[in-house]
Amino acid sequence: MLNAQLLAMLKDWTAYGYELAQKLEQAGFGNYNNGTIYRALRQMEGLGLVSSIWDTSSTGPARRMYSMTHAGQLFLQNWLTLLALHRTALEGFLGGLGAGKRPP
Amino acid sequence: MLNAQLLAMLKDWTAYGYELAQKLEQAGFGNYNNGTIYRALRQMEGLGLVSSIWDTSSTGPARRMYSMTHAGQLFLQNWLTLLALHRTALEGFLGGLGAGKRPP
DNA sequence: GACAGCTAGATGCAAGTTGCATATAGATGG
DNA sequence: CCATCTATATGCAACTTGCATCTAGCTGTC
Repeated sequence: MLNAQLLAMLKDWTAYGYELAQKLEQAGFGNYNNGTIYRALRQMEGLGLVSSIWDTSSTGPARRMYSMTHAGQLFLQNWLTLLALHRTALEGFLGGLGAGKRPP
Repeated sequence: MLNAQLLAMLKDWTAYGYELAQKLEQAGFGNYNNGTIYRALRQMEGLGLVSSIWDTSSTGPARRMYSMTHAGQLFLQNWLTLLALHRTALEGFLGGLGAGKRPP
């Protein structure tokens, strides 16, 4: 879920870890630890879902700016598909469309 | 996700691990290992989300029959709420409602 | 200019989850 | 008798996450 949330936030613009951590909270996504977010980003970079460069243009400590790759777009698409399937399957069971109800 | 899927299948009837493992595949839920499912069920029992009794009424090895508890119902409700929030937040970003677009 | 505090990223350790392989044991069929 | 199916369980490794802590640059205040 975290990966998908991070990728969603990187869809239309670049961002760095600290920024993403703050946006995650504001956007109503779960409450993640900073360490978790930094490591998730590095892991996704290892998988080729995002790429990063050091940004020293602004004041303060250097920022590792991330942008989504094509593989990242595919990953996000797959996640959305999986999520839809999960929802459909859940609702199928919860709506009683499961398979010939049997009393508990 | 697995916990929610298992609880959804236990909403209207009881079931045992082996049965749930088969239904998970049929229902289009993810492909989980048997060991994973057995341990998830035992863990949820420890949390009070499900309860189990040994069922020796049928032929073959004894079955551990699970049924959902009230706490389990609440957990499932919370999961559905969380899922809806996740979806909304994701779509917000993907639909461009993020926060004042900035080019990459 | 010294020092506290903010920004930004990283990591060690512990806990929890999952996959893979394997073990146990009852029942069934040839 | 033995292979196979059903049903549950567990040891080990890999990965993820939270918590705490560390490093380092920059800013504002006294």
